[in-house]
Amino acid sequence: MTTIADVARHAGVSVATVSHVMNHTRHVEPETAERVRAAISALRYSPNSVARSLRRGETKTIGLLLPDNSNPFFASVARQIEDAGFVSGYTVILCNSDGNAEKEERYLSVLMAKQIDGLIFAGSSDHARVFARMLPSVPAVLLDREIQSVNVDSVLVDHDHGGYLAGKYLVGLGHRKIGVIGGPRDSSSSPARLRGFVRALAEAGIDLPPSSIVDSDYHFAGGRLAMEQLMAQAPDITAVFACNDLMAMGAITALRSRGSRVPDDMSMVGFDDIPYAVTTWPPLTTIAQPVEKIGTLAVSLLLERLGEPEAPSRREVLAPVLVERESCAALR
Amino acid sequence: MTTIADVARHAGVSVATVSHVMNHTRHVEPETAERVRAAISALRYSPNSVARSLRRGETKTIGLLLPDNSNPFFASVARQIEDAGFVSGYTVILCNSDGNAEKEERYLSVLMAKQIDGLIFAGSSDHARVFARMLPSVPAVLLDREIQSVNVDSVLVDHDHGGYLAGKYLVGLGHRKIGVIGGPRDSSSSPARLRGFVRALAEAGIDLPPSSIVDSDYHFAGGRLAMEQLMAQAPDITAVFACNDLMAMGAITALRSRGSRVPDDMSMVGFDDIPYAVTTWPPLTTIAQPVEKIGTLAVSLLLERLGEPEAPSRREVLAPVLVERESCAALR
DNA sequence: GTGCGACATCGGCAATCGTCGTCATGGCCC
DNA sequence: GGGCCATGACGACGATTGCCGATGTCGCAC
Repeated sequence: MTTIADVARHAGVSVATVSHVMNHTRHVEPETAERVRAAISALRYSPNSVARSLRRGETKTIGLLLPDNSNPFFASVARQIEDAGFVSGYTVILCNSDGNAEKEERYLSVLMAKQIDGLIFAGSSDHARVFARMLPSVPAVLLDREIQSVNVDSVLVDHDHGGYLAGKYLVGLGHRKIGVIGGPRDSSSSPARLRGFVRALAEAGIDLPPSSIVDSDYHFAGGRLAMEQLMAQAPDITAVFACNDLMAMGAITALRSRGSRVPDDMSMVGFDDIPYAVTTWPPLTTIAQPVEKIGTLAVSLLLERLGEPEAPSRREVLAPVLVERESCAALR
Repeated sequence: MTTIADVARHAGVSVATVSHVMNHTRHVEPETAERVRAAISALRYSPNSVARSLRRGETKTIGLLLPDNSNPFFASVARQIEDAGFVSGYTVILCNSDGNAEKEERYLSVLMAKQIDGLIFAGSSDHARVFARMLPSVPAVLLDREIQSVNVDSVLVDHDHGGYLAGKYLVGLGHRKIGVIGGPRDSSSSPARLRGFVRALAEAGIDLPPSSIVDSDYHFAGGRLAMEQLMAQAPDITAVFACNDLMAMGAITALRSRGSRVPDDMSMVGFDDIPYAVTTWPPLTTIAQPVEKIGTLAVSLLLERLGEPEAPSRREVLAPVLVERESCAALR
């Protein structure tokens, strides 16, 4: 590996000068600078970021800790973050915790050891505890989570409002008997979505009996099973709100194999608007999370905090929006 | 930040001793070691990896450069790699190139500067040129690409064989008039898939006229368009081989909106076996790429090369396999 | 039993990795 | 001689590691 000293020797100057022409950090005689640049390209020199980081006390690296990058929602978020980070000169370390608190701690330890400049964290339900232990020695942005703490900003999605939109929409279509497929109770998102949904129904004077709600796990197969259970428990429903798209897709599959047609016999609303919501049949009407916004906003919050570490912590809440496609019909 | 010197002072020993107890790199009196460990935990000390990397000349970091981590195929591969790397103590830097050669070069530069220990690279069609410029100063593993070079191993998928499996299967079902939706001509995978497919048909004495082949772009919308074109050009086909799942899903949508039923009126075979192949209707019969294998194999090849940098370069080729679901039917 | 050298054990000093910022220096002009 | 300019020398940054010194142990010879 060629070092700055090699370049200096080759150009007949001191290492300080080489450093300064690279970083434009003090005036260097144009002619000398040119000689240095020539040496740099002749030797194909590229500064060693590790040494630079040690010296400068910053690594231009951000840690991204999320449950699973192969989940399409997080995949999109990760993509946005990576893109936004790169244009600002940051590089992303990817970590998958599976929502497991212990793994999260392990990852946090290595990220801290690697001296990341900032962290973007979509943690488990236990994230507060995990985080507290590591006492926020890094600037961090939480995705869809909150913690009362300094140095920690949040990007939140208004799940309650999303659920409300879904409820309002189905009610507007004339549905009165509506089922719900819920996500995990211990997630922060699912109960909020449900709450908003119930509120919209309540405003229209519609009750949601316990038998019309089946909890599941945010997965495709879980959605299929839940739908079957729902058909057994509440055979008269005409519409279903699934708390995410994957379960909605599973539910549609269950309906289809029962000979029930979507949207003719049953309307279906999902949540998330994953890319595959358009590739299923019928294309899924769903509540879209503002994925691109989440990623880019997280990065810009983080960068702003890096610039001003002592600023009061911020929480940005993003509004989901209804995307009308073809999985819902008016009650005839 | 607390440093090794703080720990040493706190434990009343030298920094060398602290280092040695941490790394078990020479014998230390148990009692002393205990004191050191106590100091470490009292001060919540964690060694600075940047300094360690500078000294040791290794960063325990691997670069992962791929076109797009939100593509479900790469998402899975990335997940596998991250997992496998982490258990061996490696951390993954994620880079998305969009298959753009210029971006690839930029990423490679920063990865090299960051002194990654190894690289896993799913590059553009131009990857050879890109790579040559960076002259392989890092051990690397190529995914689904090949380069004649030292220090570069490859994990390959036998696309030809996959196409062959698809052809054999459709022929076995009695189909004779078959259409193909191809991927980008300049990809390495699509032509190979097509080649194998044609060979299988040829073995059965079946010809594939140019009008039965429509090239597309590996995307959902592209598949839908291609299917429409195919129906116009070759109205008598009874089966379609789409060179990836996304296009197959698009094609099915196009068929459905024409009132054509899958698999009753048209059989459909995809390629990749993305997770959403099971969530569409009908569940897609497809040629599965061994995704988990790809990721873990890439990591283990890389780690082996790190252990033995001068070993001759290896190429591992993985066989895809037919996954029979419900999108194909025997010709009646 | 005593004295001495060989050897093992344990710990500290200081060099080193590559870069950057501070201080110092030499030359030049007024 | 004072001031300015361009550049050089050098010491961090934090951890690792080769080398050396101090201490202790043991065996052997007298």
